[in-house]
Amino acid sequence: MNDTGESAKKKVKRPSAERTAQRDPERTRAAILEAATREFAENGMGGARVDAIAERAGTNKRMLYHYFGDKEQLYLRVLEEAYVSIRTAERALNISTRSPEEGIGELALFTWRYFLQHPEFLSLLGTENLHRARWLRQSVRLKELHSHLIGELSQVLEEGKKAGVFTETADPLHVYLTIASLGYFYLSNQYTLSTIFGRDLITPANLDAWERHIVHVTLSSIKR
Amino acid sequence: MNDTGESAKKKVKRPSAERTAQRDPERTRAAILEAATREFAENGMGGARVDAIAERAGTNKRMLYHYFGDKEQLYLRVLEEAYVSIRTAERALNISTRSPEEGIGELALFTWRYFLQHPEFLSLLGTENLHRARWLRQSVRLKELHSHLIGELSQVLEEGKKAGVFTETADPLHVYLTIASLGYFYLSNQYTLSTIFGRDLITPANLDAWERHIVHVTLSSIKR
DNA sequence: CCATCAAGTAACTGTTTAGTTACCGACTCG
DNA sequence: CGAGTCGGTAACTAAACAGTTACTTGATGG
Repeated sequence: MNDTGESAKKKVKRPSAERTAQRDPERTRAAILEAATREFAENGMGGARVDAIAERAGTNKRMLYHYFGDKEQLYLRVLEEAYVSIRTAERALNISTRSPEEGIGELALFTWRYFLQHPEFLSLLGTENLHRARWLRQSVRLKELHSHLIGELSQVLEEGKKAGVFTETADPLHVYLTIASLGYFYLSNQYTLSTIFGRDLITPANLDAWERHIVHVTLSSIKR
Repeated sequence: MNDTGESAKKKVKRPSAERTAQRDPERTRAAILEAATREFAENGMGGARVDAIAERAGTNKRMLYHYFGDKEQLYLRVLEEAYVSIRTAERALNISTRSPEEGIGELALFTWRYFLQHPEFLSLLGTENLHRARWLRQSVRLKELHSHLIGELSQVLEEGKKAGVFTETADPLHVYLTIASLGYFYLSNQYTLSTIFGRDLITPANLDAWERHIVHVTLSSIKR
């Protein structure tokens, strides 16, 4: 979409490093992206304010439009970055190197803990779904990222079926959706749930219990 | 649109029949509430437009402010109404009158189908959670509504434990959250999921498969 | 040493928005 | 019958908003 840094690398970084501390395109760009992630996560696409993003990033609107075009393109960039982050971390798990049962358990644990540590990712997903994936659908970078996940998961399930520990009906997409469902709903809906049930779901004890519950449910649904 | 100086409307004012057709406070009120439900569900709290609600309801802003105070109070009213609707329908199930296993299965089926038929409810939950239940927390009508659900569910689980079909560790809140998670995530995130996995999740065949999956997962996690 | 160009600032613009005011017409009841 | 009330309309206002323009600063290369 835009080729950043092309002009910057042309000139040799000859002069003193402290002089460039005043102007730092890379840093400004990164600051805008991070500020935008927080603003969009907290307020949604409709509620996010361009002025607020600029202020949070310690810069101003002119720079934001300079680097990202407009609000919508900035939002898409934020969303793409969020997906790339989780899929990259997930890939590093290498679930197919363990025993099938351990592999699935590891994936469930990883997913839960990632969701727990990245509430902004859940928020962005919620916002994007409110708008029926209007912006995500325009993204070109994302399909490949996800076919890998399903492929590896499928491999683990097949292995488990051959070893006789998993049922023949276990489906990779269903298994992933089960894991993601249980983590996503508990966290993203914690506020209304805590309110209506009059119980704080986010205490360490409750979080720990739900973590064990996710692993238990996921495995008991596919074990022979 | 503007029919000033019309002679017809002046002479036709027979008290009983024609009277309520011109002015109908109940109907206007209900129309605003329904229009607001759709507008808030489609655009969130930040994205919803008061003008759009008034237009959808076939009235104008003055009436909206007259009946509901302001945008925030209208939103809270919409949210409360949505909760009352699902809990009322749920209560009519009377899950404790069946066998424990059937009771849980019925609750799972009901929840899934209700979510499927009321996407606006899921949307409103998403919006409210984005704002950390800011408005729902101010509601006074909602606690009792939900203690009943947990109470009845608890009763069914106890019965199942005594009969030896459910494990001793089965917890009513966990069971409900499991059912709700699996339904909520699949539907509310259908747009991003369909996009990233390149598969339409909302075909009749896929919906049917997921319905069976929910019942299967819920029961297999608590059966002895 | 100055022409140039990119990084960055701040004030501005046209539009949209929530909320208000002024008003209308019909019905009610003292 | 006429003052007041109620359901309803439309035009208005002040603020907020996304996006733009005119400008400053400072480094660099000829």
